Amino acid sequence: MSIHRARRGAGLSGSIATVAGVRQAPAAAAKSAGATSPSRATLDDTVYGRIKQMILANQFRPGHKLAHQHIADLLHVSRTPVRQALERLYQEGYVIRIPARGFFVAEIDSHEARDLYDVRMALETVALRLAMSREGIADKQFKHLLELQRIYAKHVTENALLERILSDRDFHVYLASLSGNRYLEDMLSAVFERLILKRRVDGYWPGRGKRGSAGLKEHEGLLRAIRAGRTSEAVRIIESHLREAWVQYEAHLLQLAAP
Amino acid sequence: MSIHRARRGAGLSGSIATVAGVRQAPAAAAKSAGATSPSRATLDDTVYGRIKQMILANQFRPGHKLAHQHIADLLHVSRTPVRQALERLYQEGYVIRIPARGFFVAEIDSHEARDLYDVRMALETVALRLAMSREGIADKQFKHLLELQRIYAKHVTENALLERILSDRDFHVYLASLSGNRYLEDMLSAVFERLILKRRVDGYWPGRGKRGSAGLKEHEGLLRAIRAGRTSEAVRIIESHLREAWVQYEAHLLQLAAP
DNA sequence: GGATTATAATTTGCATCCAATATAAAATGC
DNA sequence: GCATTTTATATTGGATGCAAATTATAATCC
Repeated sequence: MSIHRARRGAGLSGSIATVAGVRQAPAAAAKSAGATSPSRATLDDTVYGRIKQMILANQFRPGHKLAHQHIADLLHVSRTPVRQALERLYQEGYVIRIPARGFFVAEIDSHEARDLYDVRMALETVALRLAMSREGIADKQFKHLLELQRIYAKHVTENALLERILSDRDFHVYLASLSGNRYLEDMLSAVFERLILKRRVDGYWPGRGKRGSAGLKEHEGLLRAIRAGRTSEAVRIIESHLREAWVQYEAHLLQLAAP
Repeated sequence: MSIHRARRGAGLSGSIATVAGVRQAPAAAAKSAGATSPSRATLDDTVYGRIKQMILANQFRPGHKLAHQHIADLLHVSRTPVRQALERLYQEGYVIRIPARGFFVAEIDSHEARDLYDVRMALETVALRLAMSREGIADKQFKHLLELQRIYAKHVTENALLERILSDRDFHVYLASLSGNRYLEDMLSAVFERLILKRRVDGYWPGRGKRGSAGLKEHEGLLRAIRAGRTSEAVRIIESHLREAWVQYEAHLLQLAAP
């Protein structure tokens, strides 16, 4: 199967770092060999995950220098897997590299959030159309959507901020996955990951006010439209859902810029 | 400066599943420091580029094993930079990894082309809308579009197959860049890269028949609509352009499957 | 004292070394 | 002769070594 299948697999959920583009379980790739060995994750996979987790948790702030030895000591490994992990994060864009000077946590542009929402709009609308057009959404899949929505609702009412964002992501990414297009799904996952980081950096924890339940309602409306097979309505809802989410975020950013 | 500025620079762009792209020219990143040093590309950047190039040229076929030592000998370097490069390609999805067994060129799924065209549709339509809405397209930018179109036309009439594809990519990616959204641009770049690889693998060199001039005409129509500021018409044209391109490709694939 | 140069200490980037594992080859059994 | 076990070889994954470059610190000059 495609590399992407292997890439998705793991989903060690909860953890921000691992959900998106990480191949946490290379076991999945070993399909051909018919499960030869337990195939414990290599050290650099682990280190990669740890570093990414720390960046995503905003523990290493943008601009922070990531010195090999320091991280190696921190994680009790040698410099080799650290370098490999940094190389991957560099490839991924979470880290920049200045040739003889080292690796640094990438800065986040101020209007990055807007760009990310635009990308979400692009990916999610097309994904939704595809999911609803091709052969439609199966009952089982719809049930899973409902389950994700239930979890999301729970976190909204409990005002569990981080969990709320993560379950929102799970909902949207799963919905996108129903398109059957792995690229759309993977890219959306990556966008969410980046967006969550941006939020942390901005200190934006949405849903404090009435926005929380509004998002909930929008999801519900979306589910109804999907169930009824009303594609254009569903697309319209998701568009306004995203637009609304962005407007809220933008307001926060403006407030942050000029208090 | 933002990582993205540094990241964009070089053409040959990157990761699909991740938001980011490749930073091919680390020199660009050093601009802030006021040109301290020539900043020659590090070895693993070079090796990364070489290996990727070979994969993209279909020189290493999907499934092919990439042994450290072999590549190291080939490029006259030690295994270390090779490993780092492979790690990046792994992150990018061009290579898979089976823990104690090694790295292999990733397989390409049969319906990957379709998925990629769907992603193009998603990204390009939104990018075009953004480019035309925000503050519109400046004269200078439009002139550059015309120039790219001129080059594209030249390659079409000359029947220069690879160059034709590359200049088509340049046209579309530049157009997307006018959205001002680096993510859209980078992701589209990555999609093109993958699509070009897929074409090589499939042996699909479009434009042999009348399709070549048709694509040319579509680009021209698109440019006219852009010039006139007719957004929805431009979007419609690009949609049908992509749909048509896909139909042609699909025909090729079908012919390939059942000769 | 503040800036500049010289020296020392880190740190990077790449190469090499080594143990664990996997693959290939040879030997053995049936 | 074919499958299985044993032995040998090659390869991976990680640790360490080392020169070149960078950063930090001390010495020098004005």
